[in-house]
Order: sequence, then structure tokens, then C-alpha cells
Amino acid sequence: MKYNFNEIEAKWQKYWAENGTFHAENNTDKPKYYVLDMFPYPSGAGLHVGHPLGYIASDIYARYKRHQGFNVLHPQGYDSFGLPAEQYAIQTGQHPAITTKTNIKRYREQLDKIGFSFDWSREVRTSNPEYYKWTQWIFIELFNSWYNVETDKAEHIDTLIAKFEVDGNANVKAVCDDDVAMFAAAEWNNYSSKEQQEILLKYRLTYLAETEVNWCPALGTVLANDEIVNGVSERGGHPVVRKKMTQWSMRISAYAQRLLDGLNEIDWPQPLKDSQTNWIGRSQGAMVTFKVDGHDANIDVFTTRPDTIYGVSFMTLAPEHDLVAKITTAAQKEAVESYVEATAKRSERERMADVKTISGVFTGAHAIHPFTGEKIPIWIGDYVLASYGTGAVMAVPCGDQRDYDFAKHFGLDIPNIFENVDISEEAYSEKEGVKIANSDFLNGLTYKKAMKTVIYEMEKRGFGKGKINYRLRDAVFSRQRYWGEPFPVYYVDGMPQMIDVQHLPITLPEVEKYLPTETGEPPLGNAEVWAWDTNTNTIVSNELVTSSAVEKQDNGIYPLELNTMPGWAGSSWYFFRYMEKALRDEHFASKEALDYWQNVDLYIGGSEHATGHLLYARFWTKFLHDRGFVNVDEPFKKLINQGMILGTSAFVHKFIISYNIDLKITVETNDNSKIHSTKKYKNGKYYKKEIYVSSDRLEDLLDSKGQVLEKKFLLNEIDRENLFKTIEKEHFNIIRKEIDFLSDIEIVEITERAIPIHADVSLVNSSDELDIEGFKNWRAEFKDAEFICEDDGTFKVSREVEKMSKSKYNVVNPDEICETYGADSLRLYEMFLGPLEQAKPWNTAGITGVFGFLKKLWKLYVADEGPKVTETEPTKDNLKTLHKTIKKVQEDIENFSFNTSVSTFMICVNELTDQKCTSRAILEPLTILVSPYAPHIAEELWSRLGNEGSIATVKFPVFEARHLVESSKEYPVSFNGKMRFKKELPLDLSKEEIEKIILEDERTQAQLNGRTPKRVIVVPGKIINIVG
RNA sequence: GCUCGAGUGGCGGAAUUGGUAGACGCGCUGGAUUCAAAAUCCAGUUCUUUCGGGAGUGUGGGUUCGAUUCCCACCUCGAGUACCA
Repeated sequence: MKYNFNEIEAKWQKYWAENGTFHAENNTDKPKYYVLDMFPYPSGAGLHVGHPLGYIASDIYARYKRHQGFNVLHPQGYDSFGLPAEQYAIQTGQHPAITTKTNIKRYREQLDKIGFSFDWSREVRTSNPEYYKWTQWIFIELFNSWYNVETDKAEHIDTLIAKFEVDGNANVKAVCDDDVAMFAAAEWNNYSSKEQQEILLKYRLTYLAETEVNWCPALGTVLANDEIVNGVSERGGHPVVRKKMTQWSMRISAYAQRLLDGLNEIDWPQPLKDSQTNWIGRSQGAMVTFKVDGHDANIDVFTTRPDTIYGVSFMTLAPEHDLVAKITTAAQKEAVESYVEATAKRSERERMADVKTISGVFTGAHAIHPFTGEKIPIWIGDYVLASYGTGAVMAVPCGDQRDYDFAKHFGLDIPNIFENVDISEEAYSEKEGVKIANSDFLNGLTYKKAMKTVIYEMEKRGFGKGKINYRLRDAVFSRQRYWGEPFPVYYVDGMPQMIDVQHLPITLPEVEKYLPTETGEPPLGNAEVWAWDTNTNTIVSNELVTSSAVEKQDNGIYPLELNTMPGWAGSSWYFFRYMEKALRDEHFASKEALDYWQNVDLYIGGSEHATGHLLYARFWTKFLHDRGFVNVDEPFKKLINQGMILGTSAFVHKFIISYNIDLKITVETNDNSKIHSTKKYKNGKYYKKEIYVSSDRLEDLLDSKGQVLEKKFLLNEIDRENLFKTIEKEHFNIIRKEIDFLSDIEIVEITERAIPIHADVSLVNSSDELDIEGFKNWRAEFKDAEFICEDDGTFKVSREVEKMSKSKYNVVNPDEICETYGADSLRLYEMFLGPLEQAKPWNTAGITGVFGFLKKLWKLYVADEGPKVTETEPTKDNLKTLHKTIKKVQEDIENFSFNTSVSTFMICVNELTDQKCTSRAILEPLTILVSPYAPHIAEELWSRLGNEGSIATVKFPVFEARHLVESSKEYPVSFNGKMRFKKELPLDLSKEEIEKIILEDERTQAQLNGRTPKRVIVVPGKIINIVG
């Protein structure tokens, strides 16, 4: 019987679905193991072979853990809110919910074909009200929380109010806005409710504030910092500008230190930890206050080098700094204003692209150096960022290259405060290896000592203090989009109010259009039924809202929030939702479920989420932990980044030869004399011939960019000759017909070039040969294409590795692979390509290797006539092969080295085939070993061996070392470290015995050629090395 | 610029604490089978060679009996980040 993979795979996929084989238990004595894949966004394009890589790896691990006796949770779901569905809705009017549903259906079909062991009974979709009810709930809890620095965790806002009522805010240590005013308990108690709410907003973990945001006009929404790449939007690459807007923000900055510390507790790839560390950007230094001369104003600066304070010779403010307008002198007013205006006009991208140009303007004002009392000029310059620190720097040109360049450019002082350091060429920015000079009480001190001393001194004198600054900004949480979670928020008198939890979910309203309103409000502004009735606690028509200010009456009906939540809202807690299966309406997950499953043991996904999803998910987990809703502090214990699968693009080379011609015309006059003339035929017109040339004929003629090398002919002599014959036939004959008296045609100005064109990879076979007919029929423009082939008549394409994408015609669809080779082949091949973490190119040609392996595996169990497994005792060799394989495969899975275990299986099957093994004692355990990788064939063979039920939870074979014990070893014998020959020797020989035997060997004598060895190194069981 | 990661046959890659470099697979070459093709099977396949051997893991040095593996310097490619005071 043949290996009929299509039949087998369909059969077992059906079996698994019908029997709920992979449903995880919530009540069991088994140890738990939670394997999770990063949340997929169901895009319209469907999956290509690159997408399932991580899913296959996690599936192998999940299946392996089941064989090891674990209760495995391996769920899957969809991050189904998001921009593409909405963009599509804007273009077509199709409701995003419908496209999303269609896309999910397609995803599911594709995933099912690959044979994953997902527990679909726990599926999650972020756009389902049943799910986002709890996203809204978390938002409300964040609103009702503040960050207590003393306890170093989030607490309910009530504990803060209690402190205010008793003590005011003077002694409250909280993470809050910079601009909170001090008040006493009595004042607090006398504030109006609105005043109290305004103050509390400055403390809440999610708060409404006017912030400078990244506004993307093309997308009509704001973007978070991690959604911008190189100054343009990550999706679509549209320009982004700075704009002030009232927005919901998340006080993630409160968690900066804990997010940093937590990295030490988790098993994540170092580059990913590094990028989070960078993003959080902790820097230790001091906050120093400079007085402005002649004004009642201070400039606070943050510096990491307070030890260099005596080197300050000027200050620079960001052009956007609040003080700029106030302190600028009349004489400088015009220059400053035009500079500020010019900077504001420049987009963020321009500013970033142009790092080299130094620009700035003197304000005319001076600051007072806090130690020396000297007057130092205050400048503005766009190298100072408004959004970092205080938007102002104390410039120390001798110690900072940017300050140095600025000073040089504008001719400002560069005092040297380093002992024996030359700063005539550049600043000295090293911290170590130098002593401070010209700095009064800091003279002679090293960096470390000077830091301590100067901070102590500043704190004593009251104009500075030690401070840790973070680059991490609070995260903007509002999006001006339709397809996202609505906020459970309505507004009374401009103040946000939370809707009571019992009335959730607040479901997304229907709208006519998915675009912003004419007045520039977000798409929800188009909804007609989008107001909150506090009497009935229902959503009612907007018309019922009365403006209390105008009509002086309050009917209890208020407008709802028009923004929606960002994409990362739903994905920041979904891993907890999978734990709960039954009572999803009552809680986001039950206490029992949370206690049992804890957190994700293994998380596999791409590194592109380093500073987005993976940071936000950690933030929300820490918050939920602080408030006692979950009992873990980190969501993902171990994380692996799978590498990208790249496409192997195929190129055909279009060779274009173009030329002008001169015509020699002979006119016979009446008197039979002849006039010869030469003229350019149809001025400006030239002839062009396009032809496709097989890539082997182009070799060495193209440079690295695919351009034809100068002055070189692209084609060999014969090809050239043939080509011109064709040209003559096609072009010249036409000309000859048109013009009488033509005596000759001369070709002038020949240009040749070759253009590589992507050909669809499905038109190319494993030997890089193009299916010419297929190519002609592929697109209309190739219908009449002509080809110069190889001598054997084939046409070869050239190959290049690129990102897999539609536009490069190198996308490979997993469905087709499953159809032709089966899901088991796909799974094995994805793993076989190379290490999980590395980027690697896909080339469908190679899949025949693993496909052949599966057929060979099948033949070990099933002969043409029927089953061939016997009850015969296994031989020693059989057992050795099996146990070698058990050992290696187990080690490989535990090290996530899946590519090497596929090789191991191949070796195992090759050996057993050679040994003609038919023994059940060997072949039965082998099915279990293979089952995590190729589950369908494993199930089929397992059942053909007469077993009942699924192989999924059968115990993994146990490795027994005794089967690998050897009595002899084939020693490699090296001379000066180079292996020259091998010799089989018993393993129980002593070093001396080995040395004696080996020196007597005639091959040793031949190698030594009469010399006496200086030394003989014998490592028993390993190697023999003879030196001399 | 800075921070990470990686350089091994024609290609994907293997080599577990320093111990036989190139496992396994693709491709290629030759052969068997076949009317023919596909499929299958067998042999070979790092380079070089006067067929004894010699060289060889990005380059140059070092440590060692022995280095793809450890150390130093450099080159190339990839990823992330970018005026962070």
C-alpha cells in the first residue's frame, strides 16, 4: 500500500476535531504547560509558508510535552481589530466585522490543514464584545488606580483620596503629572467635585491629557512611538507630524524601573531584552536648576554628567520650550521667532534625516551658573528635543560632542575641565581615565567621586538633586479609528466618567461612513446612537444630549467618547483569557484557572514586537498583579523569536537592444546618373528588440547591480549573429518595402541592456528551469516573448533571496504544499530548513528530501502487499539505532533544535531500512518519536500497529544508555593535529597500551618517515595525536 | 554613529565541554529499471593533485599536542536604534 498522505491527513484531522483530542483540562493532577504563539492578525492575504514556522515549532513542543505527561494548553485566536480591515471598509463600504470574519475563516482553514494541536474550544477574538468587555474592564481599573512610589505598586484610587482627605498631597509619593500643585487636606475637602476630578486625573494610571502626539494625516489617527518607523507610519509609510491633542494616555512610565528589573527574571533572547532596555532608556544623573538673569524664572536641566558642571559655558533650550518666548530679548526676538517657526514647520522626519546641520539662535538672555555665579548665554537649538528630560540642556562643550560642535559653530567658549586632555579637535566624552580640573572643589577627582561629591553639594545648597531619567514615555491610548474597542467613557461637563462595570460591554455603534466627520471628529462621530443615558444605563440617540452649559438643565444623558482603543489593548492580556474556558462572561478568567495556569511557559513569535506588544503586555500584567487580579508579575517566562522565512525569487533577464539606423538611398535621375545620399530615417525614431536570455548566457556580463557591463556585448557571437538576422527580417524588410531606392542600411548607436524581471516561482522547477509556455501565458505582456535558451533547449532563471511578498512573485502558499506533499512534509521541511531563530530562504525544490523520508518511513511498516511489522526480537543494531535516536531527538526538542532532529530521523530510517528491521519493539516507539513532527503519519502507523485511540498522549520512549555501550572504538590518528588514518582498538586499553600499538603500526612509521615523535597524546575513547 | 547577531561546498545547513570539518537534505554526475517519462534503486560529489599527497570553516595574528569552537585586531553582510543631554 502506498503512502496516501491526503487521505491519512484528512482522516486524523477529522478524528482530532471530533474527539477533542487537544482540549486542555482545567481540573487535573497533571502538571501544566502553557505554549503560546503570538497573536495573529487575520489579514486578507492569508498565510504564506513563512507564517506557520513558529506555530509548527510550538506545536512540536506542545505535542512533546503531552507525551511527557503534561496537561498542555496550546490555544489560538485572532487579534481581529486593526487598521487593514478598516482601510478596506473605507474603500469598499464593507463592514470591517464582515471582512474580519471572512479572513478568519480562511485563516482557520489554512491552519487546520497543517494539523496543529490547538485547543480551539478556547479561541479568542479581540473584536468580540464578549472579549472586549474585559478589555474595557481593565481600562476602568487602570483609571481607578494610581502608582504609589512608597509601596512601589499600583493601588486603588480610593487609597489616594483617603490620603488627600487627611493630609493633602504634600506627603504623597506618587507617579503623576509634573504640574500638580500642592494642597492641604482642608483645601482638598473644599474643592468642587470637578476640581477634585481634575486633580485625580493627574494621578490615574490612565489619564486624559493634552499631549503632543504623532499625528498621521493620511491614516487620520495618532500613532504610538513604536508604530512609527524612520519618521513615517509603520503601516503604509505615511508622513507623521507633531500635534497637540487631548488623548487618553497610559502611565507606563510608572513601571519603567520594574519593566527593566523584570528582564532579569525571564528567559528571553538577549537582543530582545537589549532592545527593551534601550527603549526604556534609563540614565542616572542629576536635575539641576539654573536661574535666569533678570527674570523670575528657572531652567531645570537633566544631566548625566553633573561632575562636569564647571565646564558649562552656555545653555540650549528646545525651540518648543515654554520659556523661550518669555526670556528672549527685544533685539533677538525676530531671529528667535523665525527660527522657532522654521523648526515647527520641519517634519520630524526632516529633522531626523538632517543630523549634520548645526543650527540655533541666541535668545539674548543669560542664566546664572549655580556654583560660579557667572552669566552664561541661553541659546535655542533643534538638537535639543522637547520630549526628552526637561527640553533643556546645560552645555558642556569639552565633554559632549554635540555641545562641542554647537560651540565651535557659533564661536562659544569651550572651557577645558579635564586634566591633561587635549580638546582642540573634539570633545572628550569618556567617563573613566581622567581627573576633573578647573572645577573648584571637584579638582583632582575621578568621575565616580566627582559625581557623588557634586550631587551631595547641590542637594545641600538646594539647586539640584540626583535623579534617574527614563526615555520611556507614557503611551498614547486613543485612536481616531472605527475598528477598535470603544472606551466605556462618557463626558459630563468635559470631565470623563467611567460607565459602571455591570453595564459592559459598550458595543461598537453602527456608522454610515468609516471616515472622520466633516468637523474632524473620529469616525464614531458619525454614529447617531452614541450617547449615554445615566437614568437607564443604556446607549441612546445623540439628539437627546443637552448641552448643560447652554440649556442650564441636565437630563442625565451625555456624549460618549469618540476615540477607540489602539491595537495593543486587546493583545496585552489575551494570554490570560485562554486560561478561562467556561465562565467567560463572569470574569476575564476565574481565580482557579489563573492559579492553575499561572503564565505562559513558552511563547514563540517574531522580534518585531519587542518594543510594542511585548512591553505593553508586561506592563498590564504587572498592573493586574499589583491590584491582585492575577498572581504573576511577568506574562511570558520563556520566549523564542523565530527567524523570518525569506523567499527565493526567480528572475528572467530581458535583454533589450536598441539602435538608430542610417539609410543609404540611391536615386536614379533622368540622365541615368546616380545620386547617393545618406540620411537618418525618420529622425528620432529608433528600433528596439526585446528578447529573454537564459541566465547562464548572461554570466560575467552583468555587474552586481544587474547592469550590463560597459563596452561588453551581452551575447556570444552566434547569438548576436542570429539576433541580427531576426532584426533584419523584422525591421529592415519593412523599411525596404516602404522606401524605394534604398541601397543600404547602416546600424548606428547600439545600446544594449538587460533588465531582471521577477518570474513567478511556481513557473520554475528545481533545476532553475523556466516553464516557457507557462511564462508566456502568465501575463499578457509575455505572450509573444522570444527566448535565447541554453544549448539543451532549457531556459534558466537566476535566483535571489528576498523577503517573501506578493510583488516579488515569490510567495509560496502552504495549502498547495499540503496538497502536493502533505502537511507532515510541510512541517518537517519548515523545521529542516535551519535553526528556528535564524532567517532562512524557502526553496520548494528541497521538500522532496523530507517527502522521500516520509515515504521511506512508511515502507518500514507497510509493504505493497500489506503490513510488515513482526514480533521478532530486535537486534543489537536495531536497539542501538533506536536509542541513539531517542537520545538525540529528546535533547534536540529540549534545546529547540528542531532542524537537527529531522536529520536524526532520516539517519534512523536509513539505518533501519539497511538493517531490514521489522521488529515491533523498535518500530512502535519510533512512531511516538516522530509524532510531534509528523503527527498524521504517526497516528496512522500507530493505529495500523493495532493500537486504540490517539498517539497524542502516549508516553515518550525512555532512553537506555546500555544499548549504546561499545567495546571498541575506531580511533582517529592525527599527526600534529591532522587526521591521517583510523584504527579500531578495544576501549579497555590503557593509554600506554594504545600508544605502544599505534607507534608499531606501519602507517605511523610511514607518516613519521624515520623521525622520532616528540610526544604522543592519547585521549581514551576520543583521539590519538602524535607530535613530531 | 551606537547596540546586537552572523560569515563553513553550487545551495539549506551539521559538528553537545577545544578532539575524525562538511552529518542530513537539495542540486549535479554516472549507472540500473523503463518503449519513454515520472517514480524508485545503486555509486560519486570541498578544492587541488604528478593519485603519494597537499590545502581548507571571512582576513591577519595569538593560546594549545590539537581551534569552525577560546583570545586580539580587521573585513563583509544582516537586524535593531538613532541628536536621549
